[in-house]
Formats: sequence, structure tokens, C-alpha cells
Amino acid sequence: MQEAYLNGLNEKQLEAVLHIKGPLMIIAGAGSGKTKVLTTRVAHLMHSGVDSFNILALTFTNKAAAEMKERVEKALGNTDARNLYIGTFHSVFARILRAEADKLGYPKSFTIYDTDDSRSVIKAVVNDMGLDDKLYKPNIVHNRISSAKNALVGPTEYAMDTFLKQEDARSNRPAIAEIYASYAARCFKNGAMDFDDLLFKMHELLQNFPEVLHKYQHKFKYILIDEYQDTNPVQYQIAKLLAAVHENLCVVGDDAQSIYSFRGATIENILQFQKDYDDVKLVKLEQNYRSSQSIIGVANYVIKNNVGQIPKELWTENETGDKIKLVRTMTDNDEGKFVADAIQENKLRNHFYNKDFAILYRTNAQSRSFEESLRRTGIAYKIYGGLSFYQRKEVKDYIAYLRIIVNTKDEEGLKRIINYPARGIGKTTMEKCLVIAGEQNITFFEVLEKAKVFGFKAGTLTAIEEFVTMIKYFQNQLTKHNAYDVAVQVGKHTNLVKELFNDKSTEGLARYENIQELLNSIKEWTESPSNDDGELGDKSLGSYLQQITLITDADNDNENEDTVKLMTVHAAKGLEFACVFLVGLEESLFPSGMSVNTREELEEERRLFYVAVTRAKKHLWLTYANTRYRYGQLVQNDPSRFIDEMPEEQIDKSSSGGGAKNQSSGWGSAYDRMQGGSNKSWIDPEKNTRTKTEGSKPSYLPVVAPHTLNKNHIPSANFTPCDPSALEAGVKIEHQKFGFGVIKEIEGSAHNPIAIILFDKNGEKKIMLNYAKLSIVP
DNA sequence: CGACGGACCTTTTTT
DNA sequence: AGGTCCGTCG
Repeated sequence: MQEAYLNGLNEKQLEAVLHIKGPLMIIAGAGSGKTKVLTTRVAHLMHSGVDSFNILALTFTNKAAAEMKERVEKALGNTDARNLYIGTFHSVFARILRAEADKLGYPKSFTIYDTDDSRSVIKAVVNDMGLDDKLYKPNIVHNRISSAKNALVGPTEYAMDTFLKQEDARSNRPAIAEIYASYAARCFKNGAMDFDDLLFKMHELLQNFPEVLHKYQHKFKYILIDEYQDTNPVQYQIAKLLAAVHENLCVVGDDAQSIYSFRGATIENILQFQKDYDDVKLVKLEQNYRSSQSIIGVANYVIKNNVGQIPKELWTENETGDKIKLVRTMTDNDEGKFVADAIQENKLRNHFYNKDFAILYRTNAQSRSFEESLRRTGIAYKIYGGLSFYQRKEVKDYIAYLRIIVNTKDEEGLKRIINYPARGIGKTTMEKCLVIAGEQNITFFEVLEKAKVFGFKAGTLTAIEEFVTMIKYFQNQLTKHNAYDVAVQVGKHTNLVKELFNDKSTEGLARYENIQELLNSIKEWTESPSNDDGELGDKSLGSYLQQITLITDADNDNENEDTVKLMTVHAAKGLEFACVFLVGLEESLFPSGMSVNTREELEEERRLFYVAVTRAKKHLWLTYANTRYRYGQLVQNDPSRFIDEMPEEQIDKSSSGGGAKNQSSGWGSAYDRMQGGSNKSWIDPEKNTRTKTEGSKPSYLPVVAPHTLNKNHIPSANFTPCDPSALEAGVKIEHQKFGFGVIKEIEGSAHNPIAIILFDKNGEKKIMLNYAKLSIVP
């Protein structure tokens, strides 16, 4: 006799669900019902007598957590699921750290710094240390520190690590260790943790406080980790510590979908898992329930190019479905038009809704042309990623007030609002305060509190005192009123709301609305009976602030909203759509130009491609453009190598690119390329309009495999890229890919010279000298 | 002290 | 292209 919730599971899925005791690793291919297995397993645990308070499930997005909770509830038919500890690594650990903050010397309501805050602190540190901020760019330094934390390397270990030291010396940034130490000290002084600290400090907590470790080890008797392939060493170590007593650790992942190595994730964790525990139960889920056979076929075929992976093959009983459609357009704008038109057409013909479509790209910057074309076509869309609501300036400023009320040590927050709205505490005063704070080793706010002692001008002093009084007034309110009421008070007393209200420009209106939305969200949170803090029931402003920093755009997804979804491939992980447009499939874009230098990097790009392809249920379009604007400059890229890697017979190349009816897809040039003749035409707009198809017949032209023409050239041993300024007409050159040729002419502007080169084997090409590497042939 | 305008730099991907 | 930072002007 089986329980009802077990119905509908296949043999493998059932095996995974029924395994209760001991370590379990589930390798779950894309669309293999992973979430179903996870949620059913949780339901089964509870049904088997496990107390819901003893289950911890860690996911990577709040959305995944919410979905899991909801589905467990459904499977159980009661509300016990409310007691489950389900959340992202970051939010669960933030909650625990909040409860245990005093042990680490942090205030309970420590501030969580987002990436912008972190960078801003780093910038200040670099400046204070008198280092060159051109060399020590905030995001480079931040990445470095972030990687260290994710690898469990603290400032002290960093300074002692010879390998890291060598790396920094090689990149001419020997002071990173020092910056790291200073940054960490500054964050601590500010009573703040950055994203990585939420993991790093959590580990520290468990490592250094045996009684705390003991407490959580016994609380979390059953632990599940989703998207296991994307965990990094800290996350792994924390999980290992927590699971050490009961060893009921269940991890679910797919090595083929590991796409977060830049965040320190390592596939090693999958291999290590089997080494760390004696009898690991391993279950592979290989049947895909999501996609058509065509889609699965292509995904499998491409991923085979990766050397390192756990052997498995995804299969499906779904119908064969349409072939994958490959479309080439002239420009990025044409790409946008094509996609908008195709969506329009498919909505009519196949009765799809907007929400059945997703446009996936490699980088956020690519969204622009699609936004434009969708808007023009009148198709509702929503962009995910980019600036999150809480990162908008006006929202962040407002929140900065709330941050200061809760944690006056937060220097970053204080800097934002000390003179916003303007109250006569300018840059000079602020810098003076910061210097004093440094000298006296007190916080910025303490300097303000004791301003009298430090000899400010009378006017300035009054302004400071009024500011301090105001903040203290708010703090006082905090004990009497809820988070929402305090937030409203802040808006009133600071004139923030009024100021925005008076700004009647379009942007001003939007800002005002954003603040209203913020206030609404605080209200909603304050009044909701149960929230993410579940058992703690903590409705304080401090608790609110800690969770909003961890909310991302994707979490605000509204299932009922009928909009086309635009997002990066990374953001699309875990999602599925009936129709997917995977766009911008060009070399240096996808795969990213930054990730083609090592086999490992390239394989990750390929996994990313795999993730993108497997999001599609029924229809998949792959598009690329001949030319596009990047950093305001027109560039031309070869089609992505991933296109070459696909099985030709499964690809439908007949779709017309171009977008608008009177647009050419530029196939005339494809003909040229097949002839091995001139290539100049394919970026020549004049020629394009002439080579367009006659009448209403769709342009039906084959796509040329991009590398067949030029992949054979092997650069000479003495190939040394030369300075572009040394080039002029008549010079013989060698190109890394196109081989030998002669410069016919140099055109373009001085800062963006373009050489027209006649290649021996590849015809005439326009080469942008800022990008291409050419070697002069003597 | 703040508003404007011109250099300058950017870009992978995210909690 | 679009945002940020710094210099100049009122």
C-alpha cells in the first residue's frame, strides 16, 4: 500500500523519495522532476514521523524555497510545512546569525551589505590606504575577497598564502591581502556582513562555538540541499558540520548544469560527497518530462563536447516536436524585431500566451533591443535581473535611514543620508567626521553625537545636532511602533516623501511610486501573520531589513502575469517555458569572450548553453546577429561555436531573420561566404537591401557553418600582435584566424580604425583594429 | 555648496 | 550607449 502522494513517481524517483536514513545523492538531469522528488521526499519524511522542525532544506533562490514549501504543504494536506526550515543558504544563515550574533561580536540587527555597499567600502579602504584606485578597482578587489571567503580563506590565511600572494604580485596588486584585512575590519566596525560573510561567518560560528554547533546539529536532523552542483566550499563545509551527527544529508544536483564557478562553486563537491561518507546512496534521474525529443537530442549532443562529466544520458518519452530553429539576422535590432514578430505570430497560430515565451541571453546588457521591439509590437514583457527594486537609488536612500535607526554603526548607510535631503552637512564636514572617527576609533555616528567636542562651525553643529536628535527620535519610536509606522514617520520627518511628491517629472513620479511601493511592502510584511521568520515571529525593522537585502528580482515573479520573460540564462535556471528564444549566439558573447581561455571556462559556457536549451518545452529558437552595438561601438562576431556543435539534421535553418517585413536577413552574403568570395557585403547595409528576397517570399537560405571557412589557419610560431598604429595600406599581415592577407585600406575614425584586408584564403574582410590581433609579415 | 557638462570607463554570469 | 566621476560655473 502506497500513500497517495507517492503516486505518479517513476521507479528512480520513488527510490530517492523512500530513502530516509543516511547520505543520499541524487543526480537529476534537467526536467527530470527534481523538485517533485525533493518535495515528495520532505512530505514522506514528515509522514514517516520526522518532526517538521527537524528538517532543513537549502536552495539557491527564495523562489525555489517558496515553491518547495507550497508543494510540500499540498502533498501533506496540512500546514505542518510551515515549521520547515526552508530557504536560501543566505537567508537561513542570516536568520541563524541574527540569533547568535552576540557570539561573534556583532549587533543582533547587523546590516547586510549588498554588492554596491561592499564595493563602496572597498573604495574607501583603497583610498584611505593611499593606493591607486585605477589598479585596485573595487570590483576586482571585491571578487578577489569574495573568492577568498568562499574558499574559507580569511584575511590572516590570505596574507600567509604564498600562492595567492604570487597571484596578486603577478597582477601587480600586492596589497590585496592588506585591503582584505582592512575591509573585514571595517565591516565589523560597521556592524555589517556582506553576502559572503553570511556563509563565512556561519562557518566560523559553527567551527568556534561547539555548543552552537551541537544545538543546530540536533535541530537539523534531516538536511536537503538543492542545486548541489552550485555549492562552494564554505557551503559544503557548513553542511558537513551540520550533518556530522545524523548524516541524513540529501543532495540533489546535476553536474551538467553547474554554472556558478565564478562564485566559487565547485563540481568537486559532488565527487567529494562520495568520499566523505561511507555508504552514499546514489540515484540518477535521467528521464526528462519537460522537453520534446528534438530539444533533448540537441542538448545531449552539444554537452557531449565536455570532457569532464558524470556519465548519464537524458531521455524522454515526449513527442519529437519541431526542429530547433536557427535564425540569423543582420543586426541586434533585427534580432529584436525577429523575436517580437515570431512571438506575435506564434501567439496567433499556436494559441500561446505571452507568459509561454522567454527570451534568454548571456548578458543583461542584451535586453535593450528586445525591450524596444516588444514595446513597439505591443507585447507585455518583464525583465528579470538588472537592478533589483531595493537597489534603486531612492529606495536605497530611504532604506539607509531605516538601516541607521536599527544599526547606527552602519557607516555606509550614514554616508548616504547624512546630507540627503540637503541639510547643510556637506562633503567637508563628512570627511572631517570620518577622519575624527578614525583617529578616535569611534563610529561615524558617535562623532556626530559628540560633535560639540570636535569644534564644528555653529551652523554645522546645529545641523548635526538636529540630525542626531531626529535619528534618536526614530529609534525611540521603534520600541513603541511597528516597522511600517516608523518607516512612515521617517518619510514625514525627513521630507523625503514630500520632496519626491513635488517632483513632477516622469522620473520623479516613478521615484515617488517606488517609495510608495516600498512602504506598502513594509506594511504587508509587518501585517502578514507568518513570514519567512516563521518560528521566531520577529516583526522588527531589523528583521525586515535583513531579509530584503537578500530578495532578488526573480523572487517577485508573478505566475499569473501574462508577460514575456526576459532574463539571463543564469537567472533562468530551474525555470521552464513552452517557447524559448536563446539569443545572441555569437562568439565572444556566448561563449563569453572572458571565458574562452581555458577548457574549464569553455565547458562552463557549454553547460550554460545546455541549461538554456533545456528550459524549452516545445519550441526553441536560436538567434544570432551579424553585427551589434557593444559599448557604443559596432562590432561583428562570428556565430557561436556552439552552433557548429549541434547536429545539423535536427536544425531548421529556414526561418527568416531580419524582423520587419522590409528587412533583409542578409543572406546574400551567406552565398558570398559559401563561394569563399568577398565578405565585405555582409556589413554593408546598401548591399543588404539589394540582396533581400523578392516579393513576399520568405528568405530561405541555409546557414553556413561559421568556422568551416577559416578554422584551419594555424598562427605561425612567431606570431606577435603588433601595434595597430603601425599598420597602413599595402602592409602584409597575418590574422590569427583568417591567415595571411594584405591591407587594402584603413578607414574608420582614429580611435576606431578599421582595416579592409584581402585575405589569401578568406576573401576581403573588415577588421576592427581595436579588437583583432594582427602580426606584420616581413 | 549644488547644478551642469564633459571626459571616461564599462561588462559576464548572482546571493 | 549609458552611467559615473570630476571639474567648472553660478
